[in-house]
Amino acid sequence: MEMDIDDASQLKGEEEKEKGKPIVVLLVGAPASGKSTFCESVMQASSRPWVRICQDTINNGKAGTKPQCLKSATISLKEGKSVFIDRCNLNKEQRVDFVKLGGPQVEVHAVVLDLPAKLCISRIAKRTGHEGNLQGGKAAAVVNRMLQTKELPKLSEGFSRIMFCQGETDVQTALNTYTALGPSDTLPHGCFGQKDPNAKTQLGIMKFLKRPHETNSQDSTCSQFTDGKGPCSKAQETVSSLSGTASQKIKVSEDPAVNSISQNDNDVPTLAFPSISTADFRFDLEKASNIIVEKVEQFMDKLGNTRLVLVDLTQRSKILSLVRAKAAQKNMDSKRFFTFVGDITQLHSKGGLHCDVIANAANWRLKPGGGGVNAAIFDAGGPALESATKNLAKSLLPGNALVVPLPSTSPLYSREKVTHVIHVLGPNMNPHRPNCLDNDYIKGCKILEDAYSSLFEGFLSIAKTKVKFPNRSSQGTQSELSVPDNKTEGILRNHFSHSEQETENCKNYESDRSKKCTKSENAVVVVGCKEQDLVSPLSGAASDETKAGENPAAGSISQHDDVPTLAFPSISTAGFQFDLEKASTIIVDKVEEFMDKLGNARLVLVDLSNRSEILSLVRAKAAQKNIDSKRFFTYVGDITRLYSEGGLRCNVIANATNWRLKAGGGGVNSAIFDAGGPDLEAMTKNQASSLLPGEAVVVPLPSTSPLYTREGVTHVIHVLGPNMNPERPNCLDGDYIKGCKILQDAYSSLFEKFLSIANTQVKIPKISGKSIPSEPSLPEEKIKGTLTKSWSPWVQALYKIAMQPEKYKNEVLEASDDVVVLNDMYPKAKKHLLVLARFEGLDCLADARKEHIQTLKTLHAVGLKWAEKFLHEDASLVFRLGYHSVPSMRQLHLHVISQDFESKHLKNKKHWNSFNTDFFRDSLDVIEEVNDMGKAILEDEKLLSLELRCHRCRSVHPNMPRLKSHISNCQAPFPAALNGRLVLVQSNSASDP
DNA sequence: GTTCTAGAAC
DNA sequence: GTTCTAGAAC
Repeated sequence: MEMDIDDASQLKGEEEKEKGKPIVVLLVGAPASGKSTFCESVMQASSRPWVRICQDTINNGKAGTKPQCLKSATISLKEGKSVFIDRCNLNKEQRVDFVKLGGPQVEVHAVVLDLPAKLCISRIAKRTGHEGNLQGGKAAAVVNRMLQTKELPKLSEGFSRIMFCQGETDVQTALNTYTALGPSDTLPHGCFGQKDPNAKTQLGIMKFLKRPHETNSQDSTCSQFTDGKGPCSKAQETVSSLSGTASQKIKVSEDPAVNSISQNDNDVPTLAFPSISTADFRFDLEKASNIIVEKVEQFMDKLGNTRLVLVDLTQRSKILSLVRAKAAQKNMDSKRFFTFVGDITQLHSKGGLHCDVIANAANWRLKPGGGGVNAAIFDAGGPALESATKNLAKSLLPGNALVVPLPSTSPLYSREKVTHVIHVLGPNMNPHRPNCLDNDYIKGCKILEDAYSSLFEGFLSIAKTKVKFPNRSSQGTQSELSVPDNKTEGILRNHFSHSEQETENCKNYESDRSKKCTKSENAVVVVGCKEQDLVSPLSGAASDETKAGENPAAGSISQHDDVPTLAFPSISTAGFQFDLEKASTIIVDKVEEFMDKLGNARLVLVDLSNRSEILSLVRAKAAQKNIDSKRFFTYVGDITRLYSEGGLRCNVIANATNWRLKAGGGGVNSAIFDAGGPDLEAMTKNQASSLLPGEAVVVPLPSTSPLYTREGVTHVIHVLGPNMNPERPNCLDGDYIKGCKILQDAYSSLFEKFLSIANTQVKIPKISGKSIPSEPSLPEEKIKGTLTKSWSPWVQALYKIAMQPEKYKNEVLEASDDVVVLNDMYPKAKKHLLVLARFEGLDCLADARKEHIQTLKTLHAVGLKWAEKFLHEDASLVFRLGYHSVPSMRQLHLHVISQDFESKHLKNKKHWNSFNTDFFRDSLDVIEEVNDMGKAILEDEKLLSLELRCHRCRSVHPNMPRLKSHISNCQAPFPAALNGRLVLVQSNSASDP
């Protein structure tokens, strides 16, 4: 069936007819579904005059009424402005008056932000000060209630156009659509993006997938579809038809969470492909992006409901942005072609994007290795892919593609549900690689075009066979297919050999159109749903669209979370095999029990996988009990990298440990001991040598532990739960009466210990009157003020030590009323100490004034004492004492550093120059300057990027390794400029004759 | 193909 | 402050 529609001429007519018509766009969505953000994003970039009418603020910044909104809208429309109606508009009644704003001169559109409730709730829970003023734990209840009465808008209400957005990708599409809408442009009428069960599918090969029953839950969208003006209306209809009602039902009842890739589309044949030739082969990105977009466009019509996805590893991928921009310009259907940031070998498992075919940017020998995508795909595909490839061809010419069906033994098949890999060889522009085209872009472009053509044709040939022609045997099908070439023919045969199941399913479609089919579709969607059931937006699929849309989700874990937070794994459910159902009940009960005592502290249940069953169970139960999701929530991520990878700051983490409190044994315990380093192990040993089931022990983390420096974790609480695993010691042998008791005890101990930490931690904004006498009162305002904001934990590390050295006994070498001495955590030389001033408010050298002169002198004296101590141990050392002009860490600290600079931590130019240019201010000079001029001379950070010069002979070196190798040998005397500033054992002139 | 840097993210 | 990694330099 042809998809060609002469849209150009139709649009033209439309434009002339409706030039300059203002539009009313009703945003439809729950609180925090992104309505305001949507409007603002469009308005920021649009050339059309827009007015956003927000009921939450229309009344001089306060919430107003519907009539106010209507009035304001009418005025704006008269002025020729288009209008966003930014209120929930969730049911027909709420919308009807706004629809009436429409008329012959005004079109009314709806943009439906039909995002998972969970996402909205988590956004609300995290945000403060939003106009809507719906915050905190009530959010869940409110949103859920609102969504229960949700009625999706229909064209029959009077809208001329409706866009349904059920994921970030959809939102981005809508954003692009409205942003690109110039003052005199118009948009095609009809429904877009809806996963409508009634949508009639009639195009080509897709006819067999037509929904068997028509439930009539929506009216007439489909007929309007066929009247739709744009080409995309048809296309979208086709796409969406695959997974209709089932997903909708689930959406309403189970709120599948964050999901930037519309999961409804995940049954659709999809090709994920890397940009060909632009990495190692160094093809010009601009040209490559043009070719990609053109080729995709050319194939668009033949694709049916299949999808093409350009994949790259990083958000910053230039080729992705170029392609996105160009595709948007061409108004390409972003449902059938989009970009995706992620690992092409883990799209399903990590990204939640199901692609049954992936392309490989191969080399001409079709061999693994070589880095990049090729190495990754061969790695992931395993030997099975290698041999399957070898069986089909030994080499590939530039511009060609080879379709390889994946044996079901390949991990890519089992884990990622990839059925085929298509190797593609593009042109090479890299002189260091074979067959370089030597910048001949005429040839190069031709070859790259051919490469994409071959790739897409190969994919189509697969897609066609996948859209099972149900009532035919595989043999029959084969003979009827137009097979592109011999290779593919062989491949197709292979494909059928491992897809009997699929063929079977197709028969169901054809022969049994009633319940069986529905059921199986439901099942499919449920599975997809679970996998996607991410907890928080943070862990969502790494779709770049997320970013582009300036999506509030990304920040939904609040940045200003100085709140005491305990992250804990589910105890006993992993290695100890405790029943998940029971465990989840206990967790929720215990959390509930402690909720009142928590103050503003938070508890976070953490698990590694999106698919974590315990997380979903706990989430469901916590939601049922309406537990404040601000103070208790679940999180998907590595508990040892919550801050560095997830941006979630947890000052305390729990460890599901073993009774010996020993490292190892896999799972969380191994990970935490690993991450904590030897310090954690040593500290743990100090606290206890073993643990009984149901008990917990608190281990304060030395500031030398990476968990402390990198993650800001101050305490680890080891917890031992009951063991139900017969292969582990002390198995309870299925005795869940005992087991539950112990598990309850374990959580009680855990939470109690956490509370005791939280209560003594300085950070708790103290509830009035309740002071904690033993603590020095730290100026919270100061922390909150100039230096912290949302800075990383390490910035504060020295300050904390200076203020409470007794808490850091393990690392403090010396402490007095005035100073604290400790080893630099990352010494840049054999000996490298820091002498901290214990002077409140002296954050850095810039703060030093006359009144600090005594402090400066004390720092110097103490530094000198330590340098001399070291000189006693090693007379060959030479020391300098001084300050960084602009330090990276808060609290004035004097560096005492030996001039060997022999250290693995000395890694880059900045490190070097911070000690070996004028950026490093010698302590004696500083004292003199402050004394004479009232402050110290500070040098600019520009000095840090100077060339690398030997500090002795002043020779220049091209890079750090060379410099380091040079200084390890350089024996030149120190420059005269350092006279009087070096601390060293006087050369033995005294004993000289 | 590897080494190294610089910039971003944390 | 470190870590990570793309891209430059070699």
